[in-house]
Amino acid sequence: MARASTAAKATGRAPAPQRRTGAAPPAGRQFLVARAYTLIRQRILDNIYPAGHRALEQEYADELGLSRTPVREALLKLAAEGLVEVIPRHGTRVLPVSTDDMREIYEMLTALEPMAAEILANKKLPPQDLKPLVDASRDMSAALKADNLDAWAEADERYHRLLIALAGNRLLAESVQGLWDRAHRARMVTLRLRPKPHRSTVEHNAIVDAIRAGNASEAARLYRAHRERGSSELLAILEKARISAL
Amino acid sequence: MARASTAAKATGRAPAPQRRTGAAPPAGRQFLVARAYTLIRQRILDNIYPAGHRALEQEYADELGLSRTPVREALLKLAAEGLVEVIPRHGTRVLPVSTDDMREIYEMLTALEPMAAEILANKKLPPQDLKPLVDASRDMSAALKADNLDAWAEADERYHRLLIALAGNRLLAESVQGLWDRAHRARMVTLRLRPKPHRSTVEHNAIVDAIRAGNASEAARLYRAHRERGSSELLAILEKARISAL
DNA sequence: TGGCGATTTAACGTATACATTCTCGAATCC
DNA sequence: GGATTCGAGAATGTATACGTTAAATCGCCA
Repeated sequence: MARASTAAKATGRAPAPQRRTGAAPPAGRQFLVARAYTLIRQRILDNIYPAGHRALEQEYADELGLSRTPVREALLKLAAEGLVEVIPRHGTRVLPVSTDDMREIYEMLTALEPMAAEILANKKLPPQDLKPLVDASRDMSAALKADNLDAWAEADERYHRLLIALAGNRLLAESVQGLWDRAHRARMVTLRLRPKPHRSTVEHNAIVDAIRAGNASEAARLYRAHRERGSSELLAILEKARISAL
Repeated sequence: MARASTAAKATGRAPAPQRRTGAAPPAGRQFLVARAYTLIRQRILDNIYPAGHRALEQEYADELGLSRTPVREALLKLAAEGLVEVIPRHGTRVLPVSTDDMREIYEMLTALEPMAAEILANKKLPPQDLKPLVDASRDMSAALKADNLDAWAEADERYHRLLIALAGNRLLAESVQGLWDRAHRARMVTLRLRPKPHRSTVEHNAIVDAIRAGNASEAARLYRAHRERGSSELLAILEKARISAL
């Protein structure tokens, strides 16, 4: 996950033939767009490229050791997902997520995730299919007990991703995943600015119970309440900390 | 909207300099991606490029009189929106929309549009701001009376677009618009395979009334019922007509 | 001294060139 | 006669070249 970052330090674009001839690492070819996309995206989510970070197409290209073409395609994709912005003459900018953006994102999630829970409850899957969901809930409790916020966040994210995936609507899953990506940095920041998320953990269990019981409307209602509470808490924290964008 | 289609008939890629020198219509430059995107998208929605239609990047390029680069970018964008599919060695294919896709799309819309109605109702906008919505409703009734299905479809689409726009969540608006685009062809087909949409028209009015009254939960409930009925009707029609993909 | 305009520069959008890889077909061998 | 392998052709992914545009800077004039 972390290779390819060392090469091409000198921005001077050395005329030395480094690509095809000899140094091509594994058999790497034509995954260059994917490589650029994955790497840049990961660095944005990890805040290595923080909000507001600016860079030219050529700079990314030099950094990754490839030409502008695949980098450009990757950046366009990231722009379509709302992670970066392309400013015609000033390079690409990692988009800050404003509180207003967060509101929009959470409004979307408040609509979509309860729908997923509802669909899932109606499917009345056998309990073993819901096991990963229960596991995720359990891991959240454990992480909280161990006071490990990172582990908690991981399990939380896994829980939501699983729930969406189990609902069996790929379109919905992709949309929600994209929204989570956008909100990722804000969640990471607020995670340590708020009281321990005991309540979230409890609510997750209740949602699973409703799903297991096949009670669709209850699952949707609980999830919606969960999402609305989370949303208003997060926005309140950002407001209080006078963070207007991340 | 319909220019630029006549040029470049000969696929032989004449070396004659036709772009920069002389013939560039207005001041046209660097909108080539936008032109390619808009044109191809429109032709897909209008069923000029029907589902399953295949073409190479170069073919689109010749057809539009530009190089592969902007065409490629446009196609990637369309692929991201789910309108086309890029098959590595066989060119680009206009994606058919299966009944399963329609189900996914309508599940999304069933979640998102009622949310928009709810938000809008809570905003308690002054009546004049809701006027365009009322107009659209009126136009639907008029079109129905005049037995003009195309006009009805246009007003219907306008109604939904307005409602989403008024809710003031750009993310939501874009998502919904993308979903409508995907479902467009299916709607156009079923429009003539089903009884006159009297009921839809009535329901639209009821939704506007609830919004005007500031009754958010009622607006959401009505919209959801509207969407669910529309969805099941459409799917039933496709099923009955044994149309598995469009 | 400050504002406005022209020139320079550089970034991007587009075009084109190149090489890799996949497909399809034909020829040969079993 | 059938199957397998090798080769020719083509389409894409990537690299690079080019021209336009706009930002920025410098100089000139008021």
